[in-house]
Amino acid sequence: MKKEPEQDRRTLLQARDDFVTQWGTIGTAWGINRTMAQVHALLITTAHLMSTDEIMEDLKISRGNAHKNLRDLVSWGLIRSVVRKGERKEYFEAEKNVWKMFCIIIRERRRRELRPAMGALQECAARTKGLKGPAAAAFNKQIKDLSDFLELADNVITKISRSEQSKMVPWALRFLK
Amino acid sequence: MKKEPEQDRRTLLQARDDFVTQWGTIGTAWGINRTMAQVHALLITTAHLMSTDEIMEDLKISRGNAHKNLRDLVSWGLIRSVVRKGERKEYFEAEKNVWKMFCIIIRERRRRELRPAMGALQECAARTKGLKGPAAAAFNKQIKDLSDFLELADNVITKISRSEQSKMVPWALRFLK
DNA sequence: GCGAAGTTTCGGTAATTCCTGAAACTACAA
DNA sequence: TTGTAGTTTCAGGAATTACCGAAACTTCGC
Repeated sequence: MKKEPEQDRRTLLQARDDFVTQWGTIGTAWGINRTMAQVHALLITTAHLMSTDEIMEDLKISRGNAHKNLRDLVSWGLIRSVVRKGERKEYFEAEKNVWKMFCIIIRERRRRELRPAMGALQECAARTKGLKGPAAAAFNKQIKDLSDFLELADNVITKISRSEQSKMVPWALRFLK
Repeated sequence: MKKEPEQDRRTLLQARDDFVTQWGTIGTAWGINRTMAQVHALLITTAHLMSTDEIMEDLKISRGNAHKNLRDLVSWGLIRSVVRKGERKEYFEAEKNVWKMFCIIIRERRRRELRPAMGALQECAARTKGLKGPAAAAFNKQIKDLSDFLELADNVITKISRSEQSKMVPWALRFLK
C-alpha cells in the first residue's frame, strides 16, 4: 500500500495538518466555526471514508464537538454519511468537487442569511413607503436601493448555483478578458 | 424643517432603529462585528454628518467602542471623516451608493481574507508537489483544484470591483435571462 | 504655558460562542 | 433480556471576542 518513503509520508501528513489549520482560519473569517471548517478540510483531503472516532482522533476534539459539526456539515450538504453494509458504524465522506462545493456554499448562505435579510429590509421599506417629508423619502430610497441590490444578487446567486461547472468556468474566463 | 406629522417622524425613527438592528445581525452572520455594522447602518441612513458623540448617543455605546468601530469603517473605506472648517470636531459620512459599497466590501474581503488564504494554499500545494504515491497525488490535486478555483474567483472579484455600476447591473440583468 | 475640546489607548470585565465529558438513549445480536 | 456498539444530548467550564470607562495624549486658542 504505502510504497512512498517514510519521509514523504510525514511531509504529506504535515501538509494536510497545515491545510486543516488554514481552512479553519479561513472559515472563521467567513463566520463559520473553526471546528466545522477543520472537519470539512480533513474530509476533503482524505481519500477514505472516516468515522467519528477517527476524526476525533485526528483533530483531537471531543465526541460531542465532532458529532455536532458533522451534523452541521451534513445539513449544509457538504458531506454525506454512509453506512457500510453489515456495519453499524457511521462513516463520512465529503463532496470533493470544488465547483459543487462552491455552489452548495453560496446556495446555503443565500438561504440562511441573504433571504432573511431581504425580508427584513423589504418590511422596513414598506413601513416607510407612504411617509411625508424629505428625511423619510431619503431613508426609504436608501433602503429600497439596498433591497433592490440584494434582490439582484439573490437572482445571480441562484442562477450561478444551478449552473454546470462546464458552462460557468469557461464563461468566467471569457468574462475576464 | 419638519413639516411631516409627529406620527410619521416616530415611525421613521422606529424604522431606522429596526434597520440598524437588522444590519447588525446581518453583519454578524458575515463575520463582521455587530457594532461596526450598526454604526455603518446608522451612517448610511442619516442625511447629515454625524459626530462621534451623536453616534454614541444613538446607539448607546461607549466612546471607546464608537471610536474603534469608526476607525475600522474608515480603514475599510466605507465611511469618510470630514472636518468642517473652523471646527475641531470630527464628523463622519458614509458612502451611500450601494454599488460602490458592494465594490468596497468585496475588494477589502479579497485583500484581507482571500489573498492570504490563496498564499497558504499555494504553499501547501508546492510542498506536496513532488511527493510519490497515490495519497500524495490525490492530496496535491485537491489542493491544486481549490487553489485554482480561488484564483479564478479572485480575478472575477477584481474585475467586478473595478467595473462601473452602469455597466455591470444591466449586464447582470442580461445574464439572468 | 495653560486650559479647553477633542481623540486615542488600554486594563479589566462582560457577553458570547465553543467545547468537553459524561450520561442518556437507540438498535441490534446473542 | 441483557450486553454491546454506537449515537445524541446537555450542563457546565474554557476560550474568545467585544465593550466600557477612565486616563493619557494631542491640538489649538489665548
